[in-house]
Amino acid sequence: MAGKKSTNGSRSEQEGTLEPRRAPMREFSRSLPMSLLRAREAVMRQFRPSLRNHGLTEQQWRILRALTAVDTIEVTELARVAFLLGPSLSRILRDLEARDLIERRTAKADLRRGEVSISSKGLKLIEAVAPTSEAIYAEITNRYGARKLAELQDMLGELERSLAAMEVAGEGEAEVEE
Amino acid sequence: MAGKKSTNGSRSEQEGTLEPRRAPMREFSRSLPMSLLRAREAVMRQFRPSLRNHGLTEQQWRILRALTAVDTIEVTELARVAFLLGPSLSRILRDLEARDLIERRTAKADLRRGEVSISSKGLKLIEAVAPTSEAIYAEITNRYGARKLAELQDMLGELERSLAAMEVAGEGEAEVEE
DNA sequence: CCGGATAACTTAACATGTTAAACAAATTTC
DNA sequence: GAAATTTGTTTAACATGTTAAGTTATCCGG
Repeated sequence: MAGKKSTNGSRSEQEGTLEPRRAPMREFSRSLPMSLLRAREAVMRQFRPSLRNHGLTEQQWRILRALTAVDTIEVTELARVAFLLGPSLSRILRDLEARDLIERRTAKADLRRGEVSISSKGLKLIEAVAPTSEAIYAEITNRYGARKLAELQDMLGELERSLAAMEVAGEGEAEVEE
Repeated sequence: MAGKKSTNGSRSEQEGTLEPRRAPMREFSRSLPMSLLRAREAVMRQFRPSLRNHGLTEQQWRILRALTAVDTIEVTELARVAFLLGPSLSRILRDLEARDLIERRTAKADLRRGEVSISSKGLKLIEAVAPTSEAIYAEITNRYGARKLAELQDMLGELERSLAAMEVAGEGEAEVEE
């Protein structure tokens, strides 16, 4: 609400040898990564306030949420399911355990592995948040359309599968040291 | 590739009073936020190695990329375009300036505003990265299909618009103080 | 068995996400 | 026009993302 400045339009002033500043490789704001980022942010913006009211971050919620689906799970598996990197998960588990929202023990068969499960306190928290969370999800579904939402998810899944094969192929560029 | 453990399947052992551990509110891994997160990660995983080879993070690249499209831009506008929060942008600009990849000055009309522009060194860096970046983008487009990609972007855009109206509506929960 | 891989985590270190607070310059009020 | 408010940007503080290094426990070949 502040009258867009000359941020972009006026280019032909009298800047001397100033070329069109190079045509943007791609509208940029319309690139796939940006589209996905903005879409996800638009979605999460809806949930964050509610989670925050319950003292949970998005990632902490993901972990607790994943734990409700299993009896017990190993750290590595949990990282895969909650889509978190090991170091992040490690830190968050430390915190959740300190808050008594989860329980940990080491596997008796393999002392390297850690087994995690949600505590009753954690379950209660989940139950307290779930209603609001579900309501928001329902609202999103209504606004966007259930049909379209399902279609979008299918397309996102296929995008994942399409790229899974690519792997890290664009590396051979500046193999300096190693 | 290690033979999935009993992470989920076996629930009916003899855990006594252990109920079905509650049916997951939603398959979770199939929730919209997770779908968007995984899809975006799948895409970025392709670009990160190349950017890294040039000493750039994803966000630094977004900023330089946005700067090539304009002659000069104010910090707030840049934050909006590059989709970064103020504090993140502030830190990154400090670093990019120290590396002489950008230039800053304060607006003469309003001393609060800062004006940012890319430096020639920054432009050279962009030019060095762009080819690989474009190639990767092209590969993604090929794998997924140009038609489908455009459709996906349209759907993502509409999702954004659908949620823009919702704003922060799910807050009235635990208005403790204030 | 023993010592060199491997594996499963955790720590470290640095960059960004996120919210709140601080600050200074500009705008509005009375 | 000085005080109160608003605006643009930065700092602070804490949580997570990301890559590299540990740590400790298994596995494996000799």
